[in-house]
Parts: sequence; C-alpha cells; structure tokens
Amino acid sequence: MARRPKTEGTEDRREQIINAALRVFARKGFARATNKDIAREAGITPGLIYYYFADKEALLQAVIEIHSPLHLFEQLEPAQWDAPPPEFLRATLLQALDIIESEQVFSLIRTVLSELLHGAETPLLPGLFLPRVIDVLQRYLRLQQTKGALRAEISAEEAAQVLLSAMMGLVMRRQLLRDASVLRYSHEELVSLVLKTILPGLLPTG
Amino acid sequence: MARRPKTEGTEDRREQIINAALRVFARKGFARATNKDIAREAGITPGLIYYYFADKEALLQAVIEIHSPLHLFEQLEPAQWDAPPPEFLRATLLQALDIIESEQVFSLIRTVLSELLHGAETPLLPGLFLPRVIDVLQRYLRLQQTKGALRAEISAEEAAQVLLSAMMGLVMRRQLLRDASVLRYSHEELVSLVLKTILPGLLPTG
DNA sequence: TCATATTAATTGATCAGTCAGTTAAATTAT
DNA sequence: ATAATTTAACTGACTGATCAATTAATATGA
Repeated sequence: MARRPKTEGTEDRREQIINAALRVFARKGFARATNKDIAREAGITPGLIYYYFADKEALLQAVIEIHSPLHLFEQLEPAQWDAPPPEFLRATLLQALDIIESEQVFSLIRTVLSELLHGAETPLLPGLFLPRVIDVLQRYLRLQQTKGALRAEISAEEAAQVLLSAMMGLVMRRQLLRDASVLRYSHEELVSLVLKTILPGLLPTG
Repeated sequence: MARRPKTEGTEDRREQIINAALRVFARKGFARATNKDIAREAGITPGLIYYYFADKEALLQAVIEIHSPLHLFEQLEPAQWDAPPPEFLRATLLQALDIIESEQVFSLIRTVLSELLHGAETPLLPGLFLPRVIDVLQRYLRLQQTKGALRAEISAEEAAQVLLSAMMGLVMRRQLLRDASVLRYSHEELVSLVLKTILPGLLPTG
C-alpha cells in the first residue's frame, strides 16, 4: 500500500493516528503503550508514526492539544445568572459532570494522570479547567449573596472550593476506584446528593 | 562484598529493598521504575532483588503488603462517640486526612494509582479503607440523629458520602494536581473549610 | 567447611526511533 | 488523452539502547 487518495470526509492520517493513540493511551497508559499498539489500532505500520510526529512525546502533545476539553468548559458560562441557587447550581454542576465524565474527556484525563503522577511537567490539564469552574461558582455565589438569596456569613470562595471538591471526589471514586457505592448513582442523582447536603448550609435560615 | 552481619536494629535486606522500591515506585511509577533504580536506591546490585523476590511484580506486592495503611485505619474507631458533631467530625476527618496524606501512605497510593488507572486488578487499595471511613461517619451520624443532635431529614449515608468525597477531592487536588489554591491550607484549615460549609446543613435549625 | 548472601556478567526480549526502498497519486509534457 | 516524471505517503526490516530475569562465580560468617 502507498499513498492514499485525498478522499473528502475521511479523516486524515494525522488525526487517525491521534485518535488511535488516544484510545491506546487511555487503555494502557502512555508509558506502556507501544508504537506497535498504536499502529495496529490505527491500521498502519509503526514507521508511519514518525512521518507525522517527531517522537512519541510529540504524539502525546498532539493528542492533548486536539482533544483538550478546554473549549467545552468555555461553554460553561451559564445562561441564567439570576436563577435561584438550587436551579443554577444543579444545572451548572450537572453540566460540568457531564463534560468531565464524557468518554472523550476522561480518556484524556486517564492518560495525563499517569504522567502527572510521576514528575511529568505536562501542562496540568485538569488544572486548567478546575479554576474555570471554581470561578463561575464563586462569582455566582457572591452575586446571590448581594441579593440576599444566600447567607452572607459564608465565604463564597470556600463554598465553591468545597462544592467542586465534593464533585471531584465523587468522580475520582467512580472513575479511578470504581467504587460501587457511588457508581450506582446517575449524574442527576450525584448532583442532588451533593446539593441536598451542602445547599441547606448556604441558604438563608428560614 | 557478601553476606552482611545480622546486626540488630539494622533493617534486613528484604525490608531494605522494599523500602527502596516504595520510594522509587512513588517517584517514577511501577512501570518506569527499573531494577537498577531500585538497586541503586537500596545500595545493592540488581541481581540481588531476585534472591529475595520472584520478580518485579512480587516486589510490588510485598511493598503493598508491608506498607498497607489498613492497620492505621483500624485505629480510626474514635474514642468519643458521644462528642457533639462539630468536635467529632473535626477530630475524625483530621485523623483520616493525616493518615492519607502521610508520606508513607500517599507514596503507596501514587504507586498503586498508576496501576489502577490501566486495567491492573491490583486489590484496589484505597477501595479498602474508604468504606471504613464511610462506615464510621455513617454510624456516628445515625447515632446523633436519634439523639436529636443532627437533622432527621437528611440521609446519614448520603451525608457521609458527600463529606468523604469532599475530603477526597481536596486530597486529589493537592496531591495529584498540586492545586495551589488548596495547597495553601493546613490540614486543620481543610477540615474547617469542609465543616463550615457542610455542617450547618446537618445541624438542627436554630 | 559449607550454607548463605551477593556480585558481575550475560541473555533474550522489547522498544523507540531510523532509513532505504516501494507504491500510488499528482503533475507535467506530449 | 496518455505517457513520463515527480513527489508524498507508506512499509518493514533494522539499530542501539534498555530492561527484566538468569546464572556462574565468589565472598563471608557460622
């Protein structure tokens, strides 16, 4: 086989390799994924990888770049800033949860996480979008405090930190530990769980 | 050099290798840690590892077995079951946090986590002690509900899940993502943060 | 002396990365 | 149109490095 036709609609080789690499990386981790694995998954031969990428590291960078979920979090800016806390928080947390636990995003997290664990100074992918979510939550909480819809005594920053950490803890227990006691919930139920426990402390007493 | 004297107080070779392996595994991950690394760290030659362990996998198992923090969590059974919620929860969560973030325990978690991420069916180490903590929290919450010290409407199980998930999320953000906005807190402050946000929702309205 | 502990040298497997050579598509010349 | 030429895409065998694991030789303490 040689040069393939420039058929439209077909993904190009580069993308094809990147997508195959994403799957293999997610399955076996970057260190354990061999070029042979990736080539087999992509339906090509190992040598071709080096036609499109300088080395394995560059392939990883390309995978991260292409599949970065950052743009997904750009959409997080919620429409209803003036919705009451229960509605707003339910919608926002659910949206964030759907994004993070999507196949696309979590495959990537799996890959980066092993690197992250051991001294790699890969741009801390999750470190990029967590602040984004924190920021949205925090701004909303502050806004609602001025409106009197949330208790003034609590710190908006701290409440946002705890809300997000709780969600993140749940995701980790599901995706990393496969904790059955948490896997049994749907996304909606998870958000309810968190809000049922945390919201009452945030709302004005009444 | 050959056989070393049986001096008391000195750790024996087996332990010495296990401890060196723990450090190297934590630093580089199991897959990337070479026997040469481990041997250098232990001050021996690579071949000797195979005098004490069948293979690298067996060494990992030994590391896990020896450094398993399970016994630490056995001590978690708290003394003051009748302490009021703020005190009890503060003390218990702080204790759990101290254990998990100890050098010894988290090195091990780092090591197992990379394996866990990619299809290894290593006995899910963290899956062993999380239920333990959940259980303690849940039993306490229920007890205090019967005493009227906690709201009856909330679910003890769900509250325990959220409390633990919040703590776990914070630990992950600190240890995996090195999130500065969370690293700046001391253990005491982290527990305060969580309780300040979550407790008010659990206590009877007053 | 003799079982035990340790080393140094070695083996075979595997892997990332290279490269000379092949093929089909694209381009140009006729 | 179509043959000739060029070029981009691709292959697969190879290389050197590295690694886990083995083993023969050897040193040491009992």
